[in-house]
Amino acid sequence: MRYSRIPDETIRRLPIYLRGLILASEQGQKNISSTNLADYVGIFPWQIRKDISYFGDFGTRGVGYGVGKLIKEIKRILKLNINQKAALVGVGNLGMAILAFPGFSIYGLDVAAAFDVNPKKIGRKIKDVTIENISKLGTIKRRKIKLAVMAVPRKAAQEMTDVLVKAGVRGILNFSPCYLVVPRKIKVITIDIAMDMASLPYYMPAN
Amino acid sequence: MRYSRIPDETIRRLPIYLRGLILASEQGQKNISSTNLADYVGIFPWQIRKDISYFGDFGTRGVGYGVGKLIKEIKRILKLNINQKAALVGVGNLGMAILAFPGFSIYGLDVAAAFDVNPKKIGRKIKDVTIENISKLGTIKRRKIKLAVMAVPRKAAQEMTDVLVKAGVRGILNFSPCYLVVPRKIKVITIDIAMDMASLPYYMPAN
DNA sequence: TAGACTTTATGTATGTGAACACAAGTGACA
DNA sequence: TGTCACTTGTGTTCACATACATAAAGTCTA
Repeated sequence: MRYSRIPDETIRRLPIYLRGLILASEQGQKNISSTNLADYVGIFPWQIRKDISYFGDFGTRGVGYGVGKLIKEIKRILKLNINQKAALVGVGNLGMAILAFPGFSIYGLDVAAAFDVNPKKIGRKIKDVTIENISKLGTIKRRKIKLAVMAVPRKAAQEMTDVLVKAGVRGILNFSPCYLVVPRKIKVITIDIAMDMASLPYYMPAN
Repeated sequence: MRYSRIPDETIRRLPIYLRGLILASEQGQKNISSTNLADYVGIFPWQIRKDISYFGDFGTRGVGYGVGKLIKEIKRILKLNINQKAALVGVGNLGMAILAFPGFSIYGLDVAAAFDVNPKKIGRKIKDVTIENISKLGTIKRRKIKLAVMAVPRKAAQEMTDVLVKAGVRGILNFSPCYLVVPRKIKVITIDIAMDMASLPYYMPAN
């Protein structure tokens, strides 16, 4: 059956499934049942099945899902089958960690450029990426970079965002602790480390 | 009116409001209306009002909310009025960035200890925190540390989690790209940077 | 091939949260 | 003191997401 609308929550979970599937694949698993995948990802089996069924009948009754096939399908759905290039803006402590982080590749993501204001940093090379002057941000358009990671101080965040949008970026992963105003078509995901942590104490029992 | 149950989504948004309120406060604002706060946080005014009203009548009709008062109330609700100490496990690139990050204090959070396996790192001091041998993790119990930030490689994550739980930790902010199994009473928030980024391309219009 | 067992796919019921509309309270000012 | 503009607090409606139950389809063994 085909559904008319895909729930946002389903899209949010797809990368989680992908992560679990890749893990299973690394362990040599060829097939995986929803119950088995549930152990990897901490999501109930019926939820997994429902989510996957929105996009087609990828499983085999009595057997489960083909790990390789499902990875391929989810990547296609998330548009990760083609390599997606991203620009890093702000190479401070966090930016440096992001540049050094090896985990992007399994999602077909590639931090292909990095920008900073600090003249001392410009020219330095980290993992095949040379840090460029932030005034060159406009060049990402012709380099076909449509994703950006923002790791700049809060006061510079909105300004840099405007520059990125003008340079044709379509999606921004924002580590600055603030809300960013962007045109409706641009997708922003904000990760505020301290803020995320701030909700933990509420859930901790009294004593 | 008092409500029997507070929606999880409301709790998730409280730190966002807090962030916006502190920003408004820094700019010298004494009172703020829900519409005004909405501009700071990107959440609709009625949602803000509803969320706040779950906890009491903190606003004044015709005027808005007292910025200072609301900050105080939200901190109390989130148990951030008392200083919360956290332990960092894993001082790699990301861990280092977290240690250097100044943004925890506004939430009353304090990264008070750091642990690593690498002997070369042990003893180094970063911002008042001396990196300790990971074998000393058990000491956090008597140091009254109930929060942890995990920034270790995936393969070590579950093992370290078990150690943390045994050491009495109640909440974990996990940066390792995997699902962690913990007792029901322990709250885990996982931030998988690459995974979060992986959902961006889906939302980007074709070209 | 029959029958027991496994696992997916999906219609439906239930639960939860967002959006809305508006009554009621407040302040400013003529 | 009366009126008007403003803003909160909240009951209600609507939309969305989860949980469940089960039919359908496959595997395995004798």
